[in-house]
Amino acid sequence: MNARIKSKPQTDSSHCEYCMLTKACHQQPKSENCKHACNPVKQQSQHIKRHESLYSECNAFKCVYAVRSGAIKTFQINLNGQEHVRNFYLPGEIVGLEGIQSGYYPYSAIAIQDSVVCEVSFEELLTFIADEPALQREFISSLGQRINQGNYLNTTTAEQRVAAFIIDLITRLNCNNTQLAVELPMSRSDIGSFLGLAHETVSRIFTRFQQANYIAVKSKRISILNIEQLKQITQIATCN
Amino acid sequence: MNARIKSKPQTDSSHCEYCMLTKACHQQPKSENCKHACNPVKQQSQHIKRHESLYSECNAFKCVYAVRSGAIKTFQINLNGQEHVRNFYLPGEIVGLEGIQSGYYPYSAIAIQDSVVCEVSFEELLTFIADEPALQREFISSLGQRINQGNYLNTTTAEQRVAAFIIDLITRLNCNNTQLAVELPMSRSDIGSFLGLAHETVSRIFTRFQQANYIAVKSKRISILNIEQLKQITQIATCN
DNA sequence: CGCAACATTGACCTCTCTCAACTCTGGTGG
DNA sequence: CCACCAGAGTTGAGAGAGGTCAATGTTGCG
Repeated sequence: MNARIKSKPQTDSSHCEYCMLTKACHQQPKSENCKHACNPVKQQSQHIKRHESLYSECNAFKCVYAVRSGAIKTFQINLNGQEHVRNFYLPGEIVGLEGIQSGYYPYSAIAIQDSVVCEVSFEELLTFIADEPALQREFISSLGQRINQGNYLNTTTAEQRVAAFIIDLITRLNCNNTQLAVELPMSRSDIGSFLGLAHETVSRIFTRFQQANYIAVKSKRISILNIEQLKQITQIATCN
Repeated sequence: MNARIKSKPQTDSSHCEYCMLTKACHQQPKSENCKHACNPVKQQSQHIKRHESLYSECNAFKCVYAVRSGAIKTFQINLNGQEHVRNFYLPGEIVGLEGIQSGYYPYSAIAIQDSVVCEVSFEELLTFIADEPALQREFISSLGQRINQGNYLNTTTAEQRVAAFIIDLITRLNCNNTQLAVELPMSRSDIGSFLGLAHETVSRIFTRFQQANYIAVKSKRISILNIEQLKQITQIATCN
């Protein structure tokens, strides 16, 4: 049940603008330095149907995947056979970086919506950026961002985690857009598993936030009505 | 109450072996590429007393700090004025990388034991490794490691989190050593704050694990007696 | 020696999980 | 087009895990 990726030409470049690899993608390769005549980052993008796998836990780490549209989740199967969601990846983000250090993917990755991704060989990416300090810096900066991701998971209460999750997700899905409404790509169960909560708790807190007029929810559609109040609940102070 | 770092010569190079910057530290600078005649990584190490600060939340990000001995914690003060511990840094690890992306430190860092650290200008580090693909790769790999750190924080039960924390800490404090006993550098309150638990809960679970003969605890001294059982509790499956 | 910080333990209460019933939604086939 | 079904989501009731508060013990430092 492993990666079964269909390659189709894809011209939609929405979200490429916010992709961490966008500069590398548009860089002309220097033939002297790069083994390949072509830019290894600028790949034909691939269409993945919902529930299809990108890679599986314990597979050798070879590629990272830039999400162009749709959404990917990573997860582990724990000793009880239950799925434990580790992260979500949205358009403009890169899946697979968790494998850099160990040389294998510690989690499995599957599409939770029909998605389009660009597969990039990690070795070729490193070689390609080695002689380009600007690209190096860009890549290191994007790794730096990942270090801080999900830093709200060690909060005490379920409300704190759900509030922080909503803000995080809306921010990431809107890429600098100020609009405060999105279509959630994942189920309540996925959210619960990611946050360490029962899916019923997620549902109840959504209802509670809605009754308090902090958010509006209709199935997967969610909009923030009172972001200040949500931030208050997360308790997280930000630098001016 | 900011960084007040005393510079004293320091010759103890214990743990340098496991430092992520060790190769960069011992690299001869190429005068043509490096503005500075000297290696910016190979700094005089600095002594920091317990409770002294390395940097504060919202300060401009300029340096990272390699911990040579002792221990550092990072934390935020939340909207209620309570301290929220974000991470611990042990000998061989690097503090400050959380600031890469935003350009400021999102958390404050203080020593929780008398410590010795090497302060490294991040700009100079990047310049220094730019022409050394091997060092680049080393640094990127160490960032990759950080991405996976603390991935046990989104577990449901307190026992899972505490068990995973104990295993994580003993692994990191022993650097490849097989010995299963260490001196905890942080208080029960710090552990609780880091794991999203009350310090009483941490204490109770330590007692419970001790009664079950999984660990032995005497104040800060902790040893693992039954690591298989602890791993079982964490529920985390590892790739053979 | 005495104080302050840290740690442990108990009692009680609240939050969240579990289990179960029910509703809603979208997809499939007749 | 509608009926049916499976998966997703909501809601309620009861139980258990973990938080809070308080008392007491322990450790280390001036």
